[in-house]
Amino acid sequence: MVDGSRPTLSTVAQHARVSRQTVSNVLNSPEIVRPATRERVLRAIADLDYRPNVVARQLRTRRSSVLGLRMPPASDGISGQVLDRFLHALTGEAQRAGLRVMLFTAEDDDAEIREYQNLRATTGIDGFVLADTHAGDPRTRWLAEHDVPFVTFGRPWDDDRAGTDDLAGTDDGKRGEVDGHPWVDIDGRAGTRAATQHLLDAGHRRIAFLGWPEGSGVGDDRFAGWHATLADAGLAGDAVVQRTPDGVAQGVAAATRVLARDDATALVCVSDSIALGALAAMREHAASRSGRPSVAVTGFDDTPVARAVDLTSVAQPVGDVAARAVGLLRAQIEGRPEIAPDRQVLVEPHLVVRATSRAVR
Amino acid sequence: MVDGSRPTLSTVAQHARVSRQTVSNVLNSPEIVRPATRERVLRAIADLDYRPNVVARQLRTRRSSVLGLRMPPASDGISGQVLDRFLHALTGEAQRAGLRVMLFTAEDDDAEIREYQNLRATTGIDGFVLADTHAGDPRTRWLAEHDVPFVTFGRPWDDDRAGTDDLAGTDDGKRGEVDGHPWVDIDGRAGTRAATQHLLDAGHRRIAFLGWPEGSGVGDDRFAGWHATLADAGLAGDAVVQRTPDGVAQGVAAATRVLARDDATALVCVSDSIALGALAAMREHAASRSGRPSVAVTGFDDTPVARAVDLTSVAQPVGDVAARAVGLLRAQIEGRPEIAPDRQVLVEPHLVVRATSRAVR
DNA sequence: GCATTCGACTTGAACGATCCAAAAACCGAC
DNA sequence: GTCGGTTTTTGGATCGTTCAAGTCGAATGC
Repeated sequence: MVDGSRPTLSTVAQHARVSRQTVSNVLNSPEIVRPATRERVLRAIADLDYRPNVVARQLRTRRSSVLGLRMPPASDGISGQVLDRFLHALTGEAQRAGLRVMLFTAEDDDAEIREYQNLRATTGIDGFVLADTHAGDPRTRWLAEHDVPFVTFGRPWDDDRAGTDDLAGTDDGKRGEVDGHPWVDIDGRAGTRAATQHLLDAGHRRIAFLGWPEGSGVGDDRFAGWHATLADAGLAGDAVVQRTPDGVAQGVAAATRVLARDDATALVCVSDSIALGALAAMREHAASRSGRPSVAVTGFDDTPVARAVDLTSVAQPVGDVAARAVGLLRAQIEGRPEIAPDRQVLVEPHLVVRATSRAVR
Repeated sequence: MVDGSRPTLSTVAQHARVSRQTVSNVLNSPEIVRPATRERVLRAIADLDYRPNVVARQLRTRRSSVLGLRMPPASDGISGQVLDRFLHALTGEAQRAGLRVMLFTAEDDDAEIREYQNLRATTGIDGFVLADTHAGDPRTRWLAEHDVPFVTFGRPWDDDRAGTDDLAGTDDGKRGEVDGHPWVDIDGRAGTRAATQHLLDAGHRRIAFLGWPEGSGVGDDRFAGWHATLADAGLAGDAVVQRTPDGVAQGVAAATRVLARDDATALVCVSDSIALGALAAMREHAASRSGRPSVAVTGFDDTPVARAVDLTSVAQPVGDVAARAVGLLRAQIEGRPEIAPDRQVLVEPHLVVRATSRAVR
């Protein structure tokens, strides 16, 4: 330790009066070495503060125990925050499983695929986590074709599914390749269902939806939860929907349109950004027509903004998602499918009730 | 490429009818190899799509070209967002410089130091980026003592400085070790100075400050900028300060106290969280005493929340910070101090003017 | 003309682990 | 005491690169 150079397997072997291989066995398959010898080796390891050089190991075994993750290009939006929380959780879960997370960037999908090749060829990265899949994603196809272990945070929104109005929709993932690739996702439908049900339970009957334009898998999924819940309650007939791209300003405009019609007592929003806009619109509306009871609002993602403005929102359990993603990757990397129970996992979000949906009516 | 196993130096050497070492030279010091030979080797490299195995290289050279960064434990707050933006920028800048960023987690400072040892001993990480230094930080001392390259995002807030009320304060960093360690930081004083000056220019004369409790280096720095600017304008005498821990609710309370005294037309806030609280308090206040002109507010960090609620805020140029951090690390890793002009860099933030400070008076 | 220097390239030996095959030690059984 | 058979241990080869030393021929110096 003090002499500058770190001890190696041979150092430990000498010290314990055994061979290199025996030391290696103690570390990698302790059960095949006699207890007395094992003890002696372990003591030597402790005495010398030996740590295996993972670089040398990697060179020989061709396993790096490193996962790659692309940093999505500076997501201005509020919702990019979800990815950051996911990254936190992923780092922790990976470390617990003896894996590391390495970051990289890429301009677009093709550049990202080139970077996959690069990272595999040069650093021997074991697998990848994709956190922002979209319809017809070329990356998942490439990874599957080249037998690279990977998991996506997000279902494969196949072209044949996105854009259709299948409100009922089945829950078993569509199969892109044989049996589909492993993924973990959050059940957006269940999230908006919980929000809508919460509002119904609070007595609301005219519950509008502020969503994104049709065609985005995530948006359609969240829409479906709201719609199905109202349908179950027999209220689907006069349900109001406003669609707009994501953003606070867009949320203001969409909410204003709904409020102008004066036929909603609650708003289920597809994102916190839009919900934030809705809150601002409501303040405007209340200012111009004082005396009206306020309208309940729910958001989606439970970002810090939601906590800050006391907005009821659907929280994504990114910790669970990260844990399952790591599990799925380990199963592939170690070639043991049996340790990953489900190749495709849908995680239930939960509703965090705050002031904006507790409003007096 | 199709035959499964990737080409190695020897493969390329055979193909180009030279030795391994010559190929290696073409890659690492092209100038010492004759142009004709170089061309031949380069063609072979291209033909075979050869990429050097960085793992083997690392084993030999003991250089990994990987930077370590600890993911700070799930920062609930709005301001944790700054670190995430920094991480984005850092990944990009590092990649541009041929470096990679690897993440890890640790419970506390001691665990982090253990992880430094671990990462150095096992994976041979070249250097570290610390993004959340505090007074009397044991980590910087350990890293310096063990000759590990590192850079901090944040000045060393030495104990002898923090907690004092040196409003004038010198700008050259205090020296912890010999000559101090390399750091990059954002000039919080200049940030609040810009905000305060902006408000002065708009005609405000009674400008209060909502800050954190004394003793935090960052908070005191930002306070100093506001105070100095008012002093320069001869307005320091009746300047109002309210101090509170960070948080939206705390901001509401602090702002309410200021508004109750009715002697401020503008609020400079130490963070976006507190500014957000101030905006909420103002709405309350305006509702109870309608007719009063609104109070201007500025925040700090220019988080997505600020953009969302149209809050004037001081933007931290994390891109610049990341670029300089990478430069400082490269200089240390490659042992060439000359390529890093300044070991300690203070980056100027800039004010983003939005609606909350443009309010009619 | 011979020794010296220099440039361009080659060769063998590391780096520190694991894989592999074979030797050694151990064991009870004949 | 020797013999199979098993368990442990051993030494050499290997992963793909760079380092250090060495070869070879041409150019330089006197």
